[in-house]
Amino acid sequence: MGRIPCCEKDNVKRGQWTPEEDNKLSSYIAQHGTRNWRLIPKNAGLQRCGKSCRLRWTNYLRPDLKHGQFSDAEEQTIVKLHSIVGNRWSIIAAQLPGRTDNDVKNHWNTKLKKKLSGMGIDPVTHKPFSHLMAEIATTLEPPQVAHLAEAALGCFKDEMLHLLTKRRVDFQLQQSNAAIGNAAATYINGKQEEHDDDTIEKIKLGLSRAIQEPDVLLPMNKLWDSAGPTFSNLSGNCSAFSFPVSGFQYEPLTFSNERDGSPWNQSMCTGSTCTVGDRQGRLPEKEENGGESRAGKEIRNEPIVFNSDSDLWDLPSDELMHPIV
DNA sequence: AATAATCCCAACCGCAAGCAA
DNA sequence: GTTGCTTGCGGTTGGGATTAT
Repeated sequence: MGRIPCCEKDNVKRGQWTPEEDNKLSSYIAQHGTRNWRLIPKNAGLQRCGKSCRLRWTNYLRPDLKHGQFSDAEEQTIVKLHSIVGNRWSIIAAQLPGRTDNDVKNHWNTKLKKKLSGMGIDPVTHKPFSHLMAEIATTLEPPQVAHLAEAALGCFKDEMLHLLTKRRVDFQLQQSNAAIGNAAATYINGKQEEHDDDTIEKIKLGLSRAIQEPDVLLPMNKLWDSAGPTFSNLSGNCSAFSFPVSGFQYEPLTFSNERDGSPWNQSMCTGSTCTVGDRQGRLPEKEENGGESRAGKEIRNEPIVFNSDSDLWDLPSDELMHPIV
């Protein structure tokens, strides 16, 4: 009954690929193409399973791949798209020529998430931590606030711990940006360092007050006043603030299906980390499908609908490799 | 210099979609 | 409509490289 496994586990090699294996795979694909991955390792004389070959090719060997560092423009694109589609790496990667979903995912997890956290922005909702705290504090009765704030902090704990325990967050500018000498560069190179410790202390204070004195705590954006950038329009739905760091304007986007402005309807916390949608990172389903519908099924094939009339979405459509609207 | 801690990324795993028989 | 195979995707992990102590 069960499916035949994609490969005989006993006879396949695993782990790092050797240059010889790379050569075999590349030359075979150059000659025969990538049809039927199951047969490729056998025909190419590789003791690998087809899946492993496919991954090696798509993530590393493909000649059109870029292997260098991500540029500021690429990072900006990732952040913007992530604020809309969440962890749908293939969609994001499709807008970045030469980058794979694995590249994008790794870069997000290792760099961009921390970068946003370091800027005081929740990488899941793309809203400032302070705003999320403010929403919690202002929408609930005081007795409930402390508990919910604590829960929120649990969701953010990885990012916050990183922020609070790091002596400094790496905001190094690329040399090109340093040459531009814009306001962000000034802030990052100069004030950032001298305010790091001060800022961390203020955040610590604010967070402890969030729990202990929920009704007097917010808005916490005051914390940022002395540290350089300030969030604007925090009293509204937080849809507009600009935060120039490391050469990119951070302009958070909203989900087109955002209903009530609550961060909770677009992020779900699972344990110590938050994901958008379900645990697989898929967007929440619009309605029950009944029975065993797989969460991603409809979602994956639906065209992604952006707020085309929203000024939040400012990636010119002609810059998109595969316009999604 | 040695060791520990952390970072980073390639590779793996398992689920789900699409398709053909 | 069902079954089984291939492909695509996102989450997770292992281990080498780098940094801190």
